[in-house]
Amino acid sequence: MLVLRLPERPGSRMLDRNFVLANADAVALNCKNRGVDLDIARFVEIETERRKTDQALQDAQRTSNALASAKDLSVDQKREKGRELRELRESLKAKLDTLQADADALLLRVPNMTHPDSPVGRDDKDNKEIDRNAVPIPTYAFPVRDHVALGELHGILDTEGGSKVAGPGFYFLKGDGARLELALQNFAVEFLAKRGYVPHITPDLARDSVMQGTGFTPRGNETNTYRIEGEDLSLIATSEITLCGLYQDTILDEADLPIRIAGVSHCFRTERAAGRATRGLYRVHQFTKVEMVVIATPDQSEEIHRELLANERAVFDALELPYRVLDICTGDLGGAAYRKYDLEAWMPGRGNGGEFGEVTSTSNCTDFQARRLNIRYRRGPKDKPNFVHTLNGTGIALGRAMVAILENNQEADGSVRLPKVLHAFMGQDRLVPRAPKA
RNA sequence: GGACGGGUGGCCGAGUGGUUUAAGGCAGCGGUCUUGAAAACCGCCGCAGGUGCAAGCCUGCCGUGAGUUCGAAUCUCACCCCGUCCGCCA
Repeated sequence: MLVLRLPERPGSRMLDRNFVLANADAVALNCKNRGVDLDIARFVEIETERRKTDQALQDAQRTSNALASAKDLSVDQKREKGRELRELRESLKAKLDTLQADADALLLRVPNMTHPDSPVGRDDKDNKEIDRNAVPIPTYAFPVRDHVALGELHGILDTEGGSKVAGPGFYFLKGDGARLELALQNFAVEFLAKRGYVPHITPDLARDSVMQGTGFTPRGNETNTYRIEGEDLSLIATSEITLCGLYQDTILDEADLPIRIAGVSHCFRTERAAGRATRGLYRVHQFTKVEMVVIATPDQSEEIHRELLANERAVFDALELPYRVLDICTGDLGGAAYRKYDLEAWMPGRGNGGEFGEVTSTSNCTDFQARRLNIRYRRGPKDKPNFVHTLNGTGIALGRAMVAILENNQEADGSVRLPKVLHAFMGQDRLVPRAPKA
C-alpha cells in the first residue's frame, strides 16, 4: 500500500489498550523493531491511573443516580447532597479526560504488532527479496529511452501540458496513451472480477470525518491530501478511503465474509520528492488505481493476504513484465500493517541502466484499522461482535504500470510491443511512433 | 442557493423534566404444540467499559458537543447529517 509510506497522523489507528497493558514487554520490543520510539512503561502508568479514576467516577455516578431516584427524601434534601456529588463528578471527569488524552496520545502512536516471519530491519534497504517471476530482465542493443522520452516520441504523454494547466506533477495522456490506460484499467477490473472481486467505482472525494476515520487526515502539518476550500471534503489518496468508509461502523455477518472489492478511483497526493524521481509518471499528484480491498475474519486473513499477493503477481505476469517480490521489513511497515509485500517491476529507464520500481503493495492490517473504523462481524445471532481483519493490495496503479510497459517493451525505433492480454482491448499489438515532423 | 421536515436499539416506531431500569411491533434465537411445517402461545433478544470463577452486578450511550437541573431522550444553544419541494445543471 503506497499510502503507508506517507507520514501518518498519530492516532489514525490503534492497538487495544488492554492488550498493550497486558503485553507491555512484547509491545515495547515491537516498537523497537519498527523504529518507533515510545515509552510503553509510561503508558502503563497513565493507563493504570486512568482506570482508577474511571472507577471512582462510576462510583460517584451510582451514588448520584440512587439519590435522584430516592423516594423518601424531599427535593430540598436531595438538592444539597446532589450539588456536592455533582461537583465531585465534574472534578473526576476533568481528571479522567486529561488522563484519557495523555494515554491516547501514547496509544495512538503504537504501531500494529508484526508477523513473526517479517524480516527485522531499519528501512527499505532491509526489505527481503523473496522471489522473482520468470520474465527475464531485458537487455538492449540500442540506447534505452525512458517512458518520458517514449511518451514524447509517440505523442501519448504530455507532462508540459499537465504542468501548464495544473502544475508540476500533472499530465495529459493522449491518443494511444489514453487508450492504453483505459485498456489496462479494463483488463485489471475484468481480471479481478473473474476472481470474485466486485468492482466498485467510488467517489473521488470524501468527507473529512471519513478521512479521519480511515486514518488519512486532511488537516495537520504533515498532511498529504488536497482539501476543498470551504467544504468538508478532501480528494482521496486511494479508494481504500471510500471503501473502508462505506463499511465504517457496521456489524457484518460472518457468512458474508470475506468481502472482496475491486475499487476504481482517481488518487490524489500532495507528496512530491525533488529531482529525478519527479520525472514523468512515476510519482505524480493524480493517478488512477484499481485497488483490492478485502474484509475478512481473523481466521481468513493470512490466506487472503497470500491471495492478494498472488493476484498482484498474476496481473504483472499477464502483462509479461519482470518483477521481484519483497517481504517488507519491520522498520518499513508503516503503522497499520502486520505484514506487507511489495512488487517491484523492472524499469529500464530508471537510474543508470534500469532499476526496480515499486508497482504494487499488499498489507494485512489485521484488526488495527478495523478497530478505528469500527467494522465488526458476528458469528451467530447470540455471539458478541468481533473486529474484522482488513487487507488491501494494488490491483494496478495505472501510471506506474504504463511506465513499466513502455520501458520494458521498447524497440530500437521506439516502437512498443503490447502484452497479449491488451491486444483485444487495444485492437492492436504494438504502439508505433508517429512520423517525425519535417 | 431558497423553503420546509426529520435524526430513538438490526429495522420500524411511541415517548416534551422523576414507576422509561426506552412502550409496542418486525426480524432473530430458544421452547410448548404438531407426523412435519405454518399459525398460535411462552421466554430470550442493543453497543461499550468496569467488576466477578460464574450467575450476576455497576457505569455510560436516544445524531454530535456544550449548557440548565438534585434529576434530561425530554428544556436551552451551537454544530453535523438525512429527506422533500423549488432554482440551477451533464
